[in-house]
Amino acid sequence: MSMDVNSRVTLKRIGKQLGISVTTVSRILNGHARRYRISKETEKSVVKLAAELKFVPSRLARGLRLNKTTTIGLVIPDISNPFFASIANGVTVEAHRNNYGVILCDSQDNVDMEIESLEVLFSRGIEGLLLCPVGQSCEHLKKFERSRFPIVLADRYFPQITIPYVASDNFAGARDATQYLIENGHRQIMCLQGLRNTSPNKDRVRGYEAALAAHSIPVNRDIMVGNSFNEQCGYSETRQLLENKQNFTAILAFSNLLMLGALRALSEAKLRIPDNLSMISFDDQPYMAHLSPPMTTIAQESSEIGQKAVRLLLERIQSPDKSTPEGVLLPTRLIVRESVKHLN
Amino acid sequence: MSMDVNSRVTLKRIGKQLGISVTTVSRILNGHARRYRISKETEKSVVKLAAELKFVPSRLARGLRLNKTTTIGLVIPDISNPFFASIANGVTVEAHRNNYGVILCDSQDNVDMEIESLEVLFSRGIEGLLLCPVGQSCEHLKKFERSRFPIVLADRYFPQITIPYVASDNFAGARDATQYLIENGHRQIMCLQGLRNTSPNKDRVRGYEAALAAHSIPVNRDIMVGNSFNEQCGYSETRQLLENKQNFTAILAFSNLLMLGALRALSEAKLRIPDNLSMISFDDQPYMAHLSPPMTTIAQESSEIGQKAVRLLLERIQSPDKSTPEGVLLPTRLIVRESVKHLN
DNA sequence: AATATTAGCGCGAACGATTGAGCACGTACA
DNA sequence: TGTACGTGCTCAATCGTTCGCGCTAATATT
Repeated sequence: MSMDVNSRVTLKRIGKQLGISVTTVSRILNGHARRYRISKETEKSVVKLAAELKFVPSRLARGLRLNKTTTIGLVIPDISNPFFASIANGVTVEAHRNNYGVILCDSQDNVDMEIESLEVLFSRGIEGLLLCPVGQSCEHLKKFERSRFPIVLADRYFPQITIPYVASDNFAGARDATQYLIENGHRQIMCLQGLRNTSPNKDRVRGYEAALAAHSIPVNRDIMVGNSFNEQCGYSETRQLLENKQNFTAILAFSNLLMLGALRALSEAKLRIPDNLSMISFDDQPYMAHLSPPMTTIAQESSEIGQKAVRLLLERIQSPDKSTPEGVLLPTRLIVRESVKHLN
Repeated sequence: MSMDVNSRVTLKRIGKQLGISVTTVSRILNGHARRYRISKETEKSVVKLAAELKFVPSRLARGLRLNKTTTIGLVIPDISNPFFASIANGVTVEAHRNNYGVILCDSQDNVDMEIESLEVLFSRGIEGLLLCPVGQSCEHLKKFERSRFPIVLADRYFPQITIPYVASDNFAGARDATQYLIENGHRQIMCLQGLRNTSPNKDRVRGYEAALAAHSIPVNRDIMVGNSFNEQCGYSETRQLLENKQNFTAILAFSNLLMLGALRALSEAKLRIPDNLSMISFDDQPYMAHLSPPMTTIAQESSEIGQKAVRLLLERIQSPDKSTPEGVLLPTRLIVRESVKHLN
């Protein structure tokens, strides 16, 4: 296994031990024995010794020489968010299936960290980049537009630049959720948003408004609140609307964390779902079925987002000139449970 | 940023453009200008040009030369499990704070994948390894006992080999939980276990039995079930005990997934917590407070496990000879909510 | 004037793997 | 006897960085 740095098994060592050159050893171990007419004997002895010593080639050296590291970089805003953890799961599994390694960076929802992460990843010689951008700005991504460097965005994209992406069909998701609420008699639906300028948020707002429009329900900006996908935002915004005695009968939460925050505010206010208020949340997680009450959700195929993104990325790595589809949207699914009350 | 492989900015390029040798450039950019008495002028011009060209040194080349990659490997059984995601979060953040990168491998709860991951990581020249072992076997880890290679285990450890580890005080956690149940009048407590031969499981069983013993309650093996930390196990084991009409008034679930599985079985059986059955689960997550009912849990400091493990690992990397503490146990905390009923 | 010191920088090898070019030997054929 | 070819391997350069050693020229010391 050659874990001990000083005792690394190298081509040189194998060659010396067998009295042949590294060249020959390298060729044999790369399966080029035939092409370079290396004798069966030599080949056998090399293969045998390499196995005995548990030779594993240094990917550093190989990467330096070949400019191929079989490594991709993954930048995620917060790995402890189950949605992103699930994407990361899809990424690592699919990458591994293709013999690629993954270097993980946590940008901590911070553009500067994201930019720094890119630099670090490049210095490590990644062949491609999988980025779940934080989302406020894409200035630092502009250079990838014209570049041939393989990059794929996941979850969020930027309409103003053309970089391939994989995301959920957030428009449809929000539209379906809103539609479902409307069908159940709701007309005043609190729209609990995440970071405003991000594509998931904008698309979901569009979906929300489209559903309202389809039923001729006027948009009420007073109940469209929030500006971050985290729990704190869900809590404070819900609490504020409650204190302001705003009129609404349902909440559409744009993330699982927003939902949890809202739930906290509601339980503090002694309000119960669905009796006093109905709710639908984005992101489905195993626990959603066991909340009080079981939560109706818009499920995203988060693991598939990761997998699909890796596949796109590897395609671009293998043939950088073949044009890749600009964007891929994966379907969302409305999972009906018991958090929506039918208003007569 | 030098992302485009062919257009990489190298020392050579800077040197050529300035008419000086790479050596000098390297020294200046590594802050050794003074030590090697390089003139202020030269230094300035190099720094200026490097900044203009956005020079970022190749960590591949540096790693190859120095045998220092500033990279650690992280192997996790399942990144989509929030407990491990949280550890990973601690790891990436703490590693980044120390200028280290993290290569992530998902062993998918599979020893063979774990072994393969180790090989891949070593071939990438990691300086240290952070492993959340799958846990059934540690044969492949024996070689690290005598080796000077820095390795730290997280979450699980092996009594039969001496490798430093960071884990929760699972004994105390299970003991406290059981004790709390007993104090609330429970004497027949279902022990819903994870993978039997792992240290967390064994320690928790010991804690469970210790609490029973302290109250002179006999151990009932019929209600000590389960052999995997996942949701499916929680579901099927609970369901089976229910069908067998086993006598128990409370469940102690050894993981959040086990708890979710149990919850599913209970709701299928139309049993309600805490009215029909009480429950305590290991792992605290943001959603636990909003379950039906709010779940009493044993919280682990999962992110801190990751952080602490990285700190230990870096210490060992920096001074491989200094003896490190063999094991670190982080405290658990009983978080009382509403899933335990006080019997009469 | 001869020698010592200092400033300022370069040479060349090394890390480990890959690769095109080419060398030495044997055999076969004209 | 000369040459053409096949076999089986080695040489040396390369990727980008680092580092021990040492070089040259200018200034200082005796």
